[in-house]
Amino acid sequence: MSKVPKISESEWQVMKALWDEYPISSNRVVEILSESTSWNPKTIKTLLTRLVKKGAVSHNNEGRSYLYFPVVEESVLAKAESKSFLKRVFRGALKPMIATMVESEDLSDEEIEELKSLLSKK
Amino acid sequence: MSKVPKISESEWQVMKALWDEYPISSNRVVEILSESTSWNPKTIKTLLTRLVKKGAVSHNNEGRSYLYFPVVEESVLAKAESKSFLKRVFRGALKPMIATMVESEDLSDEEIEELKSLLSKK
DNA sequence: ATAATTTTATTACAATTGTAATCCAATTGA
DNA sequence: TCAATTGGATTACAATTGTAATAAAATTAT
Repeated sequence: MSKVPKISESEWQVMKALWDEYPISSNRVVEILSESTSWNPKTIKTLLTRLVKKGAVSHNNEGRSYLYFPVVEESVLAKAESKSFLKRVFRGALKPMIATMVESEDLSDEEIEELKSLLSKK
Repeated sequence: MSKVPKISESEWQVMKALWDEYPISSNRVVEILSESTSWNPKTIKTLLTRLVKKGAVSHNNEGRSYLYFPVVEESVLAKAESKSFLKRVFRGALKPMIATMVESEDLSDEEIEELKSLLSKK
């Protein structure tokens, strides 16, 4: 397995935009992120460039402006992050982690049922 | 609620040592962390100092060398980290997060049962 | 064909982090 | 008592991150 790139907080937000919609122009990314952030367009371009350098994003070279697209899948990155988070914060122990989560994120009855059936299927 | 300090990766390892055993001397922290890291004692001292500055750790001022102790509880920090992790990586959606976790961390039958009963109690 | 505009590329700069080294004051050993 | 040691404080220094500004190249408008 090829190494999963380390993605910073801000970069994650950019990645989400690309996962939701690609190929995508930098302007469109700016448009999307202006809803959730107050970043300068220049900042967003910088983040895109960094993601390209990290190998998380690529673009096709047609002409003047690029169309960007994710190279790593959301699920792959999410899995890697989950692993390191679990280790760092909960010393690798899943149960306390899930306990904390269900504790603080209060859930509806349906959601609880869904989670239980999800576990049953394991 | 007083602001929870942001703790870096390395600092987390130091915090764990303190949560496990405190009040604790810096030398003892060095001793403990030498099992899991190859950090220079100076590095560990730096991390302790930074944690003090961040308000995550304190020490009593008796004489020449200090005894350090955590000021923030592990559960408080874990909760804060969980929240931000969930938002950043899973867009706040608990179900996919748990699905990913139980998927990749394969669990024993007992653990699955425990998790289910944990959910039932909610 | 130039000037203006737009996109990309290069450079910037402070804060945080990883990882120590050096300086200094207190303690201890000779 | 004086030198050596040790623990803490201060300083260091490169990489990463947040957050852009500026320069350069390409496209478009006049």
